[in-house]
Amino acid sequence: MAEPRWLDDREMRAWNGFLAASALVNRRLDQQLKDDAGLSHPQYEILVRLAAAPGRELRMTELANGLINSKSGLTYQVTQMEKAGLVRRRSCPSDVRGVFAVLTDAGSAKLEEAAPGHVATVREILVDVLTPGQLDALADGLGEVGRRLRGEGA
Amino acid sequence: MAEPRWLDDREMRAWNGFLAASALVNRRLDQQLKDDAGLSHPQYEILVRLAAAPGRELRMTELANGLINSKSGLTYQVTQMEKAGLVRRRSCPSDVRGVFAVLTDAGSAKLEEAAPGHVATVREILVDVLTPGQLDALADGLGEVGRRLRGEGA
DNA sequence: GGTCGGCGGTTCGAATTTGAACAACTCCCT
DNA sequence: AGGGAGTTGTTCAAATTCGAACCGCCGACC
Repeated sequence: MAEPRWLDDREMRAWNGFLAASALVNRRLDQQLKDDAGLSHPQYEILVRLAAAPGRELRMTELANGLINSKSGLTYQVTQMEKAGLVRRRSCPSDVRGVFAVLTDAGSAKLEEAAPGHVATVREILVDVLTPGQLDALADGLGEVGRRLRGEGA
Repeated sequence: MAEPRWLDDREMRAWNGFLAASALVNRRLDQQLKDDAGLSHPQYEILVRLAAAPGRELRMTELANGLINSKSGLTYQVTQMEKAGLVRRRSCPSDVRGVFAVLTDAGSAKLEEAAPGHVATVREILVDVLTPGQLDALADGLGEVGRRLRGEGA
């Protein structure tokens, strides 16, 4: 692989823009959530997923696959959140190994408390900055990117 | 802030797509660089910036502002890279406080070694997945997002 | 000239992340 | 039944991250 096709100008701008926005948006989001509700971004994501799940509970593996982080990272976060009373662990009846993470009422309340500020921030830093066309391009293009990265492992 | 404007379907797809792609792309990139060249993504970024800088050196602050991470994070990474011989510190003649990070020949060689594989991965997971129109939308839209997040502090 | 505010980098401690190793268990196949 | 491969979630050590506190120094202002 001596000389690959380097990125041309358009590709470079897109790549750099993506990289920078990715880092900056994530940092800002973390900051806002922590200040506003005392949640880390991963924790917020967990709350959202659980709230949307049937029975407000999900298997650990499903949560981990959702996106978040590695399995061990999830174990850590759920432990933290359990200490804070936001979730509860429940072992799976049909599979002794399995563990459900269950959203508690306190967790649900915390989410409702944090959501408005979070959404406002998301609008402010990203959604309201983009044109409808750009939103569609993000959804389609990055959706496909995500799908591929999920699909094939390595 | 009782009821903000929630995200509609289009906005939600764009936001989720961005979030997922952001996490997945970064993870994949880190992995590839580490396996391929023994570099972390932050370290690669530092090499790139230094290589592009006049005299192949930059002030610590300029590097930190570039994007990467917090000031302390940069100190850490530069220390690691100095141990590995990829960069060198040089104190600024006109300002005793100032420190330049200078790219060494070994650092330059390491970058040339890592770049082809990196670019290939960037193409594979993102650039070649998108249409030209989507590339422009990323560049324009996310470019503006980044600019705003840099411009105004909080 | 003296001094006060701010900048540039590092150091510190705490929190978080990751991959690898591990233990327990399910499922399938013979 | 019995064995083996693949899953599930946790534990572990190591690496990395961040923000806050800190030190020394530049520069402007009185």
